[in-house]
Amino acid sequence: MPSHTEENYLKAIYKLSEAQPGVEVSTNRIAEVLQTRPASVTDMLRRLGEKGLLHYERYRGVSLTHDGRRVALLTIRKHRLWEVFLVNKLGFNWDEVHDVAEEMEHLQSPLLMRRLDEFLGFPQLDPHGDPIPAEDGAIIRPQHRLVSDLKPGEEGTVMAVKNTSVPFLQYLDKAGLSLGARIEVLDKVTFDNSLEIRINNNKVTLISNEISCNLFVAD
Amino acid sequence: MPSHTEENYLKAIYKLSEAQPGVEVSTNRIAEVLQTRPASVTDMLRRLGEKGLLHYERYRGVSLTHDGRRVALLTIRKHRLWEVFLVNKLGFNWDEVHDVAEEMEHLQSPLLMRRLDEFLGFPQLDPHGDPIPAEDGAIIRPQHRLVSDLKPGEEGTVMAVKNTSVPFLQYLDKAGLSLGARIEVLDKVTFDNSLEIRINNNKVTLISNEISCNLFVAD
DNA sequence: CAAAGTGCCCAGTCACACCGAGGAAAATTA
DNA sequence: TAATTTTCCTCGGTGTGACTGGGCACTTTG
Repeated sequence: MPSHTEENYLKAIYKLSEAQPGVEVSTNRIAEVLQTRPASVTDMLRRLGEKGLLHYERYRGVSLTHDGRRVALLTIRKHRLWEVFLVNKLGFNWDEVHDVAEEMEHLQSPLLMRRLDEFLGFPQLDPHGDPIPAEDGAIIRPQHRLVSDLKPGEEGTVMAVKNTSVPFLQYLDKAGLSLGARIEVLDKVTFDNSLEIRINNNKVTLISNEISCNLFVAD
Repeated sequence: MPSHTEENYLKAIYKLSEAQPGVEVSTNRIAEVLQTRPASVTDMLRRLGEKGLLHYERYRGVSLTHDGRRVALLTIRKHRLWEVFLVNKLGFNWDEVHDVAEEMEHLQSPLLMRRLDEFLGFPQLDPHGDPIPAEDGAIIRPQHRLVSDLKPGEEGTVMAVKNTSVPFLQYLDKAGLSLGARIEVLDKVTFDNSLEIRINNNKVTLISNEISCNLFVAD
């Protein structure tokens, strides 16, 4: 049984390695996202290495083993299934679920997750548009593009968000940019990379680069 | 925020003090139900005393403070609400839920519990017939009698179980003695206190004292 | 009042997670 | 390639939470 902290480390390492495939994950980077010191990270990496959950060679960065990857994906699976539950069944808003799911993802009952999955109708995506890994760790990599990569004239449907912070999600709600919204890029300001967009063939707004870098669309 | 272990101690102390009202709860008894050593209990009692969760005076036994009682009741509330969820929504059998709920009862989000309560339709009883405390700690003491206290000729409806162990619950399922079953006591064997009963105006069975001491009925 | 039973206290263990400092290794730059 | 910077490992140590055996203090009971 991995501890809560171990699950958090593995999840963070998995996400970092997905963000930059091929590149080994660095100690400092892990410390940064987990809000801790590099010395603590080294400590944990050694322990996770001894447990066979990751390949750890000093100064060489780190990569997950098959087992470590499995634990990380199962943790993500639990997190996202609980998010779906909170939003679809308990009526939470998508900006309220992260912290609660962060706690629920550490529950350790495979049977519970199987029954929950069934109860929710085997959802494929969580409320932020992220794919839910299967029980065996299979995960579908969605075909998304960042809004910041769109050129004027291009359009797409909002499919997912990269950032799940409360202020960001609340901004999207207020701007009418929830999942499913249709976006058309009208113009790009080269100075700060902000975009002028039309939302749902209707309102025209300006969104900053900060926003467009955290929003995914598909055709 | 109380730790998982603290919640477990408080819950155990609450249940012990309910079982024998008026009597102070003893260190040895707590050690027994929590499967630990008296020395560990003393240790924890001192800490819980310092936190103001119980009245702890050496050699004097222990009783919960208002705060301690509140934590205990909230923990029980969480446990029982999750049990209802598992049975009513996820399709668990009543003999499968205890261990899972034991883990879920330590989740710390009042908002979650409020929304769950609403989602479940504000249930008053858990799947074993035990009352669910309100958010403010109010709890209805059910008017039950033990089947072992019934005299020949008396009858009643099965309302709750005292014991929630897997073998006991499975036995009840097999015997047709689930909640709601109608029982009529036909005869009592004075030698071992076993009872001859008729179930749902139908089958006649013999149940041991061990069983009848763990089964509650009401008229 | 003495014996039996109960429970406290002490000192220590163990696991987990964290951390600062200093120096070793690697990467970068000159 | 040498010097500098950056990364990060190692070491020793901290703190917390929970548990424990053994000896002794207290309480209860006969």
